[in-house]
Amino acid sequence: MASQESASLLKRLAGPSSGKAGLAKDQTEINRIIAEASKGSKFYEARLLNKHNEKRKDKELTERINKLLKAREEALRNVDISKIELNVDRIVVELESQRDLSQTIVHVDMDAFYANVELLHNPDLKDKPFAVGYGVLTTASYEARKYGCRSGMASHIAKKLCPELILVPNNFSRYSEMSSRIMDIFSRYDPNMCPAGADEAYLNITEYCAQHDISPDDCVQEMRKAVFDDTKLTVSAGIAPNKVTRDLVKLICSDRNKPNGQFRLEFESKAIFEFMKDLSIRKVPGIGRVSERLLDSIGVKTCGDIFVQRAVISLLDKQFGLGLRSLLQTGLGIASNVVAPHQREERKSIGVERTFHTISDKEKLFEKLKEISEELEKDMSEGGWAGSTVTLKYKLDTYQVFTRAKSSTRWITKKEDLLAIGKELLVPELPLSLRLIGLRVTSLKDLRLSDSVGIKRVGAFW
DNA sequence: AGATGAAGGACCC
DNA sequence: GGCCAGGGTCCTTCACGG
Repeated sequence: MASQESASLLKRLAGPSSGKAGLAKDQTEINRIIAEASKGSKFYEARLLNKHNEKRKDKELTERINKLLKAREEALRNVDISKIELNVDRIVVELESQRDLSQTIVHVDMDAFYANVELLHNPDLKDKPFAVGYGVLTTASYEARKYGCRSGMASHIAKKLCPELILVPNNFSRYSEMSSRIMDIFSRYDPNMCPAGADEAYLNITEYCAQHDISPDDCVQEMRKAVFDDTKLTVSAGIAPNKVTRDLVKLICSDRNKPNGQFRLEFESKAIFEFMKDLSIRKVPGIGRVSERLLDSIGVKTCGDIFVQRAVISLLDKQFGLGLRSLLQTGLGIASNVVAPHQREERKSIGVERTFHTISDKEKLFEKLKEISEELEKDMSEGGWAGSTVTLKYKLDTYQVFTRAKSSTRWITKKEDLLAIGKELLVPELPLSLRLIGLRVTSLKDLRLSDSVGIKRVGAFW
């Protein structure tokens, strides 16, 4: 039991960068270097000091799993499994009958976007291992990926993996400028296209293909060429009857990490199911480390396992937050095929946060808060937003994060107000040694809208 | 009893 | 040389005024 516990704690400490596929360097070698480099880092030390918290979280998860297993045992007693499976199968039939294969949905994803934009500005970087970002990598060039460097990885660890790694600072204005150029091109193929971040988008090209009497494959080929001709940036794409995640696109169309390609999923239930079957459950959007372990505990590792364990999932439906139907849809590869642009009124919050070298001095912390208030005021006025709740976020030098919020009856827009409320929230907490401060405003009001109440729309992915 | 606010987390790009 | 970001969304749990 004790060793099991520590194994799971290790897994937690290993962080998100483990378990991904490697390339030129052997993965076990990469893991070794990462583990070794992590040991010396402040982050790791802080987490060790912070073991209490880590252990607590880990224990809670373990408890949740034990509870789940117990509930399963309980539920499985005196129950006719095949009968339950039959019930689930009825749902499957129903879901299957509702499957809509009439739309052609494309997921486009710029290849190593930030890195390639930087490359355009500095051709010297060509064929060199480089990465964008400082503290953590935002993107790694393909050359750098061969050494195991990935986005989200701490830069000092990346340096260990690849000592020649060149680090380039983020140039967000560059990326967003390039992004809108690319999105404009996508819009020609679907005016209702939905951007998903700066470097990817969902499109419904059904109309376009019909009007231009062109096959989806050719259409996407043409679109990718249009982007390349205009920007010299390459884009990968996945074509399916409904939305498919970037992970899937990468997985299928790219033989692992080969960019600049496209792939069309066979528009046929059986083929889609075959494809989903061996896919790790972790690739499903919304399933992160925690849910992965929860599912793993009842024997669900792949999307196909959802069906193997359908009786148990059905019995435990409530306890587990993930919902039987949506899991079945996942397993069947059924997702939404509605592509619509984001609505302004869907915006829920706006915030700014900054990391810095640890500060304990009160006045210096106020100074940071002031800078953040100014940035936030700028973002809010540019976006045309006011808000009534202000949330202060701070991270200790031990990496523990806290938030403190205050709602007001007025609409906040000005930096003076932001600063005042920020201070008000921060002062009772002092003294503190902080490495991050942030402010976020919620309960927004759209200043560009007269004062109508927007119609809410739901944008479920699956 | 159900809303609502606050705090903490999981997840995503 | 740099030493684990910063923009979000959504969900759960707890407490409490009217």
